[in-house]
Amino acid sequence: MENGAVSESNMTGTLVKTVFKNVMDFDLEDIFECGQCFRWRRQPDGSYSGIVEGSFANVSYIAGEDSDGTGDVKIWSNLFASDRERRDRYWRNYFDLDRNYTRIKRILTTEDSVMRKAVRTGGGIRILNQNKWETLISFIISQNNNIPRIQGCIEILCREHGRNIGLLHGEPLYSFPSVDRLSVLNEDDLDVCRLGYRARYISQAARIVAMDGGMVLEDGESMPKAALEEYLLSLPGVGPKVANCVMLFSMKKAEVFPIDVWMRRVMAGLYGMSERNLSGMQDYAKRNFGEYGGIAQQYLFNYVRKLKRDDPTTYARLGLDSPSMEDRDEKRMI
DNA sequence: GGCCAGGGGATTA
DNA sequence: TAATCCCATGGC
Repeated sequence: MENGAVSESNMTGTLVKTVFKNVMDFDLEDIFECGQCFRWRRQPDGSYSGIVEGSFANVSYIAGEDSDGTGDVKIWSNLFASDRERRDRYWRNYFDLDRNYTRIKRILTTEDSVMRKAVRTGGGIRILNQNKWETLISFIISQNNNIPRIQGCIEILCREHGRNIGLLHGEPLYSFPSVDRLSVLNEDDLDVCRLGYRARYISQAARIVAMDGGMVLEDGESMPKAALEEYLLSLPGVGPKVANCVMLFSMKKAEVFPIDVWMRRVMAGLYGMSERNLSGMQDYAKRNFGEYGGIAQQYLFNYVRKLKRDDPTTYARLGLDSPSMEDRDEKRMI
């Protein structure tokens, strides 16, 4: 983002620049459009803008001139604007900059030709460490839903119940609504968000989270995975898939392997598994992807979604079209 | 106009 | 345990 554009058109407070130099395995499109987050938007200059922890932020990546695969991450934001150390620490963690993705990709792609293609497609993915509450509600909304509509629902939710945090190019910006705010709403207060049957889940989950002031949720990172999972699954609207996404995208549980309809297709079409055998898929992921199950999952998820969009012929030829090969075989026999 | 979307919950068998 | 149905909503 240009300096002038920032100072000219924002009422979001003083934006401060944070730079991380010589960052590898980092691609903004891979990171922000692989389905792990819903409030970042691509800008005309190729940067991405979003709202994080109630603050506006804009991120750009400038590849190094010697084309050695490194580049500089540049962040304009007013988050922790007066505390450089805290700001650096926050963004370094948010973008998972202390993890060696080169090494992880090498491990995952050895002896896995599917993963090699996936990493070739989205090798710049980084697992974001996002706000836990926002991630929980966002992925409750995500169930049996599609990504554009999820984004739309979340934006309405923020507009209706978030805090107005300023203007950008004349458009108002809103924070993600707090636990306290959502916990006092009736379900019909959420009607305008077009959440469907998920409105009840959100309203109920918010009340439960609010009972302890969000303490358990906020402590999720330091909790053992089993206890954390048990807590998340106790929340209405949270099943295994949503719980895994929350643990992966906001609580640093990199080993979890969320399985949705896309991953079922991948595991059935590309790894030869039965589409209905979810526990078998979990076993496969544990054995073959180990502590990096969640990162592997994001490479694969991103790969098949882009393949369907950009090369539907190959997508169909690989047997990824639903219904699965297995279902087609059954229909043939009828 | 039926199918699909980053599923979960309740009921059934 | 595993299968099945239903749950709102909107794009196609």
